Amino acid sequence: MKGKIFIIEDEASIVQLIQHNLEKEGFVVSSSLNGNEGLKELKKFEPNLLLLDWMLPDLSGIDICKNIRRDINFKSLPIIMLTAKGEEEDKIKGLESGVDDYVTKPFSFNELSARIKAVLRRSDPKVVANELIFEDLKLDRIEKRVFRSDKEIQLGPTEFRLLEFFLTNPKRVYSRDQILETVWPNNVNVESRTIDVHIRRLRQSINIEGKKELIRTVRAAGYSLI
Amino acid sequence: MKGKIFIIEDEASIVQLIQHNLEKEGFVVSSSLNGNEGLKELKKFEPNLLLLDWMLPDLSGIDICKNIRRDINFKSLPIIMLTAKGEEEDKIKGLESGVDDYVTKPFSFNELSARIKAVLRRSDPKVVANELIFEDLKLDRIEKRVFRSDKEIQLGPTEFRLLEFFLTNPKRVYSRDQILETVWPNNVNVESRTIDVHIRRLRQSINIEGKKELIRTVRAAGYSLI
DNA sequence: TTAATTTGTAATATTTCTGTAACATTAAGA
DNA sequence: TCTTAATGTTACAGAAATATTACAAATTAA
Repeated sequence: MKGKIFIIEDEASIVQLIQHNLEKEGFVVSSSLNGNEGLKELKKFEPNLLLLDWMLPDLSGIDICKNIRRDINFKSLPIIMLTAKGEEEDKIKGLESGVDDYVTKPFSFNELSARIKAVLRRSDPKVVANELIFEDLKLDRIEKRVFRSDKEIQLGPTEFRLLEFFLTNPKRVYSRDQILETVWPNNVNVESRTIDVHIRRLRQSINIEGKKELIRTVRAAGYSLI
Repeated sequence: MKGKIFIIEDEASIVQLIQHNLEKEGFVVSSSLNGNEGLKELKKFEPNLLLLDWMLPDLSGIDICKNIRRDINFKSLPIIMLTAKGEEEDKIKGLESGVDDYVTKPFSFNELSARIKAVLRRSDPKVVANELIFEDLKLDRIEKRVFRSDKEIQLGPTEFRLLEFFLTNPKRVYSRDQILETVWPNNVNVESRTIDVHIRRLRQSINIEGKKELIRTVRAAGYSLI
């Protein structure tokens, strides 16, 4: 992940929170606490995406949006709006004024991160990886194919999502609960032991003769991609 | 994550929500529903961080803050204030009175969690660090791996937690009771001599040929990481 | 509709971990 | 040196966690 993200938001603590986490994900981040300043800095910074607070002390989010859309160099800069709860109606206006998505405060960072990637995948696929690669394992999100050492592997939908999940954070250990939350659609209730079975199926599929095991069991903790 | 967090907040449902989630993240959590009680319990509990409601039935958040800042042992205890929306002006006062950060209700748990980690990262990095390092010993919390002199070491779950515990405070001697309280899940009853056995197992695992012993026995007191 | 694939669960097998008791050794003071 | 309390060490049975298998229900493809 090598994209650049600019943040215009007046609450310093929110900026700090987002900036830190995005940087941890590999984005290059810069920010400004007010609109006018922000516009200038942004144009110097040339981000791949802008996170824009709706309510700013000097300029409104809409004004900034319009300004950006008027600038030939930033006509198609993806913008995600940060709105406070209760500004629902405004959201529509926001989308009309050329915003790509919006997130309502308070939001979790994971939610924001997912939105950012979704927007980037549409607007600027180069910035977001469509191919996830780990060692000799390759997963193509667009074509929905998986290869181990260039040999294609057939996976069921659930195993595919499971592997995709592991590939987004190799080496990191995930608990069964975390896996459930992320890999399974919300509001389904699945026994946590069920994951063991899917892990087994995934292992069986991606293991090929002579190559090493790729999924590690960490007792009392969960599983990880090696 | 083995840090200790104390909560003073009168809304039981909020306490429950926070406590449950923080425990899921590995924090040890204790709480009180009112100010005066809370102050006493807090000082026994010795948390790494305090979550403090702004509006309490008996004492105000500010009063508690001041009390804490007056106590030499808690002068630098990080405090995050929980404020209701619309108390914005108060926030300033809060920060002046020695609060490290504040979160406005309603907040998402993820937001709170990020703030907590941000504050701890500043004030007490060992509590939230991903890698704990002491001499040639390295423990990775995310990957759940342990290395001695770059050689990976396999540990059982209990030995892992035990080592993690020692690594957050090297050189400090812990009694068997302290170890039990922190390393073992609450409400389990384990013989105190059981710890000796785990210490032995841990020693055996992390000792490698030609390298020095890392766990020190302090007769009549307990154990420490050198 | 039928056939094929995928899913979740329960039952069973296997592996690994834990706590304890019993015995051995060590340190420190009388 | 002897005594005693504290710690070290070992072995083992039961517990707990994970692996594996089989199967029926659900979903999808043909």
